Amino acid sequence: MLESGASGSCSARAQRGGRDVEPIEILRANRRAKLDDLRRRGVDPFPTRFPVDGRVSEVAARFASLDTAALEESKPRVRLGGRVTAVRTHGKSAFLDLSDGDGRLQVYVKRDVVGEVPFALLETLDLGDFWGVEGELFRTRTGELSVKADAVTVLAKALHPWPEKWHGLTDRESRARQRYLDLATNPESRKVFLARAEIVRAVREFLAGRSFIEVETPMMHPIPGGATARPFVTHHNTLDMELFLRIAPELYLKRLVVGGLERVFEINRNFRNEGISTHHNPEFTMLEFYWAYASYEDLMDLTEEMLEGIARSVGGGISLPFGEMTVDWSRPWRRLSMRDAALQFGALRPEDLGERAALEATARRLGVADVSRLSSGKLLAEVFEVTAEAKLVDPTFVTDFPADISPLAKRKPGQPDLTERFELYVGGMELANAFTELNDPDDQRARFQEQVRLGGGVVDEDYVHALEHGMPPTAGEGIGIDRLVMLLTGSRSIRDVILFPLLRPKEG
RNA sequence: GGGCCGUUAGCUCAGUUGGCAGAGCACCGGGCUUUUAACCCGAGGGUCGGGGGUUCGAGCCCCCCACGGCCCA
Repeated sequence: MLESGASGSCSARAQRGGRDVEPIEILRANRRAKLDDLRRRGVDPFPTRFPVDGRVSEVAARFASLDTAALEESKPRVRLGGRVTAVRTHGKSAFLDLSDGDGRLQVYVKRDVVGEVPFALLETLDLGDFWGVEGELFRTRTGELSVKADAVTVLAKALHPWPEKWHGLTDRESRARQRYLDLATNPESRKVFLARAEIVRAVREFLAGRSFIEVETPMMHPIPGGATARPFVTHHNTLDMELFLRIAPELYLKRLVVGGLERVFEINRNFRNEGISTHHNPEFTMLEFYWAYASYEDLMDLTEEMLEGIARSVGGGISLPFGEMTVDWSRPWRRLSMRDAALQFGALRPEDLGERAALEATARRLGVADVSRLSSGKLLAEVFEVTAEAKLVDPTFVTDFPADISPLAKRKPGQPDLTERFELYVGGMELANAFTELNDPDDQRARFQEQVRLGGGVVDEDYVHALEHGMPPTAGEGIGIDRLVMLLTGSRSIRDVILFPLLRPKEG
């Protein structure tokens, strides 16, 4: 074979250099040796540019309908770049699979056609390398659309071994740590993240179509507010001040409503310094939107319309699998109060949720911890969580949240212990949280103070000061984007829908 | 935080009762000018997650630790 002297001279291809050499290092050394080999041949293994006619999958699709005879007649020329994901050599010819992630196209490299020196480049080729090819399209004997290469170009050398071709990378930890390999070898993973991009785009389009404008508010807050969660703390050197990564954008978005931005939304990261699970990542993406002159009932209608539409367009249907469950997204969705949900799914009698003593007893019986220290509203919420949450598979609005666990929500007229608030549950998970916003600054200050008295939160005077300038009746909602993507892609773990989920660093 | 399961070659996985560490793919050498999970011949590759213990002998049994997965809180 051509240049066999060159390949044979690669000392790194010796099987094992010394006793201390790791096996993986030998595989890497083989690729390094090929890199050196290319340079010795005067070939740049990392050239700067390679204009192409289109993406591999697009070109493959464009000519998919042409049969052998049609191709023979028109002999379309193409110039393409892609990752080499399979090589089948046949002595003086070879077949390569050129991939772009969305698809592949076969390349036929024949020594008589491409020439001896370019053909010898195959000696330096490894799976995972990027190559450019140029030639005519034809169909092989078995009918596969292929490029008969008359020129090949090394575009980038890959220096690490490529994952196995049948199974790809399956180890869940490796897939998250080396997401690039997961994406490159597992089409299902790629599909999830393409769906995620579509979902976010669909949300933006839906809201923009209703005159909501997108804004960005601070990620670093002097006071962590808008939710109850432990924040991450950081420090600004020049100002010498403590700052908190935001746990929610809520209080800033409502300042914007005060300022006359009557329909606003933000899609951005929140950070909560709490546990990690299949449903929780310390940083997660939240959609929050605020709608002046609307109420929480309007939000329910809007949410149904938005999510049912996205389920159809992105999820691919109105009935979608989620683990062992099947979620039916078709409207209208069930609406029931937190109290009724607990009664219904917990097989409780109304008196079990009656006065304080009965409520405590019920909660304790259901295994709720620290019962005596919790407010009555919190107790009801705990009972609801234990009895009902996991059973709410089809989208369900749970309404009438107790006021003492809803410090930013407006009280229900005539029922001051309850608020105009709902949470949306789907697939046994909390997906959204929404309410008619509290715009009475005095009540807001009192609610903040009550939270402080109960041992949580801070009175955000600057926010109350904003409310004192007048905020119109407004409804606001937050939707967890990661969980929405989970539900619409059938992903059971939040780690499967976040490109780079937080992982403990590996030792060494 | 608790319980269960997992960690063996670059990747995907076997490994029997405690008795020489295995396969496929990848890699290396040879052959092959329409193959496609290409094929044929040959060779190499292991700190069995880490540490300790039991044993004549440990991938396998016991203890501790790390990381991950699932379930529960």
